[in-house]
Amino acid sequence: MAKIQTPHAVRGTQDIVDEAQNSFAHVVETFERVSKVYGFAPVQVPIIEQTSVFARSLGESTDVVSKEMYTFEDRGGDSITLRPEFTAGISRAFLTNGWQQYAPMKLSAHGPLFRYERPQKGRYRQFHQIDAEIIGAAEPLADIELLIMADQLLKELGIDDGVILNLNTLGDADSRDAWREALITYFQDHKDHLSKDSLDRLERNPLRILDSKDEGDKKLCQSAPIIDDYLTNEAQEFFGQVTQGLDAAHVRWTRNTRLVRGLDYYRHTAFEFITDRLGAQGTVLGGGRYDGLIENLGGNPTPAVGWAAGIERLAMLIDAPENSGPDAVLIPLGDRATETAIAILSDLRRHNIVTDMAYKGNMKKRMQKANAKNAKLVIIMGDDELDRGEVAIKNLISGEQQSCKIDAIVDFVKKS
RNA sequence: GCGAUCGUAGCUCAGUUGGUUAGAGCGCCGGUUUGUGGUACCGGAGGUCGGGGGUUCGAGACCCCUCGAUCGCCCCA
Repeated sequence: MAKIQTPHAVRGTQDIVDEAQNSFAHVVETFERVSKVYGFAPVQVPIIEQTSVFARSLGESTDVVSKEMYTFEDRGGDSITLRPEFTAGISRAFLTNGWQQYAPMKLSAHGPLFRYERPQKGRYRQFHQIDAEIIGAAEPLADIELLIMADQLLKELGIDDGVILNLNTLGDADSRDAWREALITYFQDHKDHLSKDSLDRLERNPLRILDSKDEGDKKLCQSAPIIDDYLTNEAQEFFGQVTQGLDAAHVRWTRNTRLVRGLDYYRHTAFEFITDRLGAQGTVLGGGRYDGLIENLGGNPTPAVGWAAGIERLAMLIDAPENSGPDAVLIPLGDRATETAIAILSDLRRHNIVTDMAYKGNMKKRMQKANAKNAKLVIIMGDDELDRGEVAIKNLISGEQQSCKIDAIVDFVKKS
């Protein structure tokens, strides 16, 4: 009989347990706590959306839409896409639920996202992000608030060391267009010195030449036109207020005139918190103002700003607090003891005391299990103890053992 | 999508110019101690060497394909 071939995990997916799960959960918990402090409302949006949600927001023909989305036809013949990002889905929800009435809305979300990419360390096909958005606020205060929150989050996760906020402005639509034209002209004039990749970018996405990794390109970019020369007064004023706000809150930042966003709906503030510790995947948290997006989805012009961060990457950078073992582990010996143990176990758990039971193997095995689980106490019960209406409680840290009346166990454990 | 490195037990790895039954440490299971952990000692299980094909008298080692991981590029919503 042929042995059944065990199916393998899908490429770019991961099974997260133990320390990795610990770090993962710590990132999420910290995010939930901090975003609540800043007044963000948690929101759940679907993992699947109509493909048009992402196709319209990103532009039908971009690489990301044509090559990197998980898109399929469902049984009803609709084109469905596994969400590759949060922003478009949240924007769709904003429109279809009439959330305009609550604007400005501060929303936070986290969960799995899917992109068909070549996996690398910290880069998966199913990956997870935390996400924060403020929709319906045109004021720089929204940008500032979001950035200060991001800064606090990273500090609370203990990864601000080696991480620096890179900040840029793309200006308003007019500034951005003028700058873009100037860049195209500049690079056209220096075409001979551009790398092959960047010649391609010149056609498709000229702003992206600015963050090319090619040495020749980098040199060329140093004297390329910068946005500052094309900013309208309003745009300049806006950026000034953002930086002033950051300074007022003592958030460290650095100006990076080559930080860009590829899509046209991005305006004004663009930012990335970048670390020097993750190789090519240096960006730990990134975002910007996307005033043009909601219109792309058929809504009225609505200003919005947001950021997202990969949970896996953050988790790799933090020292997660070790998860503590159970307060107590029960070791019943014999059938009668097991029955009593079930009663005690449920009683302790109903008092929200973290408790487990070791019911397999001999005494030694069970002690080992309790020890391996990092338990503080073991509660040993055999016929001898039960005859006296007692159990033996051993403290695994101090090693001392004493007896305890059965009806006093909860108090005993609570006090330990 | 492109280039490179790698893939031997659950984990980390060793395996000599291709040569008999593929090894270690940790972990796991059992025992020394049939009611007492963290230490020690003893024993055991676990591998069609990622998968498929080829070269060879002989392949874990060499060649091709494939899958996967890692690093860089591309992309980065």
